[in-house]
Amino acid sequence: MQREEFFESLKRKGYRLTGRRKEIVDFLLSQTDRYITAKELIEHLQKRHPTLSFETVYRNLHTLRDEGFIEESRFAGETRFRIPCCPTHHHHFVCISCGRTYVMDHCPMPAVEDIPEGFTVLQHRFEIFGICAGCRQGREIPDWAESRTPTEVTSSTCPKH
Amino acid sequence: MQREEFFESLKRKGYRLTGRRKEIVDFLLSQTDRYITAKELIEHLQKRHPTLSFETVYRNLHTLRDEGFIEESRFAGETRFRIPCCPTHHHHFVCISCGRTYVMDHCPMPAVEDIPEGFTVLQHRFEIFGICAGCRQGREIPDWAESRTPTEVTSSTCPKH
DNA sequence: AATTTAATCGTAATGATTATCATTTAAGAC
DNA sequence: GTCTTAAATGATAATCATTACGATTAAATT
Ligand SMILES: [Mn+2]
Ligand SMILES: [Mn+2]
Ligand SMILES: [Zn+2]
Ligand SMILES: [Zn+2]
Repeated sequence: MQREEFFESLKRKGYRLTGRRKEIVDFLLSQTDRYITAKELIEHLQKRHPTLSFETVYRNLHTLRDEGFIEESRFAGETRFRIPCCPTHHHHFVCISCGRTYVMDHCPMPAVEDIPEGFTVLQHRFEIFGICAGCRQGREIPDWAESRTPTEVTSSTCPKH
Repeated sequence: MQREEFFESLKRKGYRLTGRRKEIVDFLLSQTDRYITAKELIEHLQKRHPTLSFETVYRNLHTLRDEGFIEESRFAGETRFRIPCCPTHHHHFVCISCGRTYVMDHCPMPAVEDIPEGFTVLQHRFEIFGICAGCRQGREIPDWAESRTPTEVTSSTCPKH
């Protein structure tokens, strides 16, 4: 979604186009290929506008999220946000070092068959975490990634419940 | 994994079998069909042992997680833990109301083909969130679930990046 | 039983997020 | 362009989950 239609859409929903809001959206729009933290956003904008408050950033992020403009993901111990690179439903490869995302050509939902009796599906989450080519050189894999990597086992003997 | 082999395994890794540790593991083993929060765990155990500290619970949860005994997931604004219902790699349907999980007979990884050049895969996350049959009667769907449900779109026009 | 040191407790600190409320300002009416 | 009003903001404090610290307790080993 481009800048102008983004603002139009916000206005149609009754939100005001404030200076802060536009700055926040502009920065998000300049970073649609990666997840950023609220802290990153604040630190970036405070360079130009030292009085920008945390509260304003959080309020705007949540407004945008609740209106469906923002995706949220949590990894490496922090909640991260981004405006989707495109409105189409899709999933990502996520670099846990830089937060950069790569669009994936696969959604697992059509292949899922064993939905439990009476279970109402609301949403799903599919992300593949790793280290991107750029981050391979130089940076180390963070500790948390090693320890939380699930052990991959192939045989299946679980009594469903 | 049963209680005794669990304790054996901890001992082999050099951990002591303290009273607190056993109580924590026992409660987790009694709840392998759902995710619980640290708070739930503490509140349950403090009924019998009022001096149990947060620090002990968090330390134990992280020890268990780092040794690969515990799964972690975050939804509805809280981090949750559980001992896997079975050692086999698998994914879940998760009820966002009660935290109860249902084993899924599908892992999307084999179908993923477009891993970006140079990207090292470390882990993946696939969860289907919803409301279980039991929770359908009586409870409401939490606000956050409505607002964060991604819009499902079927056509694909995203310029990969 | 004595020794060793991991584990625990109580408490304080941290870090992210949320709440309050006085003040500012965008948007629409005149 | 000025006026009106309610949304948005900023400064500050509060809350919540999680982590850190140092003194004490208690598993495990001898
Ligand atoms: Mn999907
Ligand atoms: Mn899998
Ligand atoms: Zn990267
Ligand atoms: Zn449920």
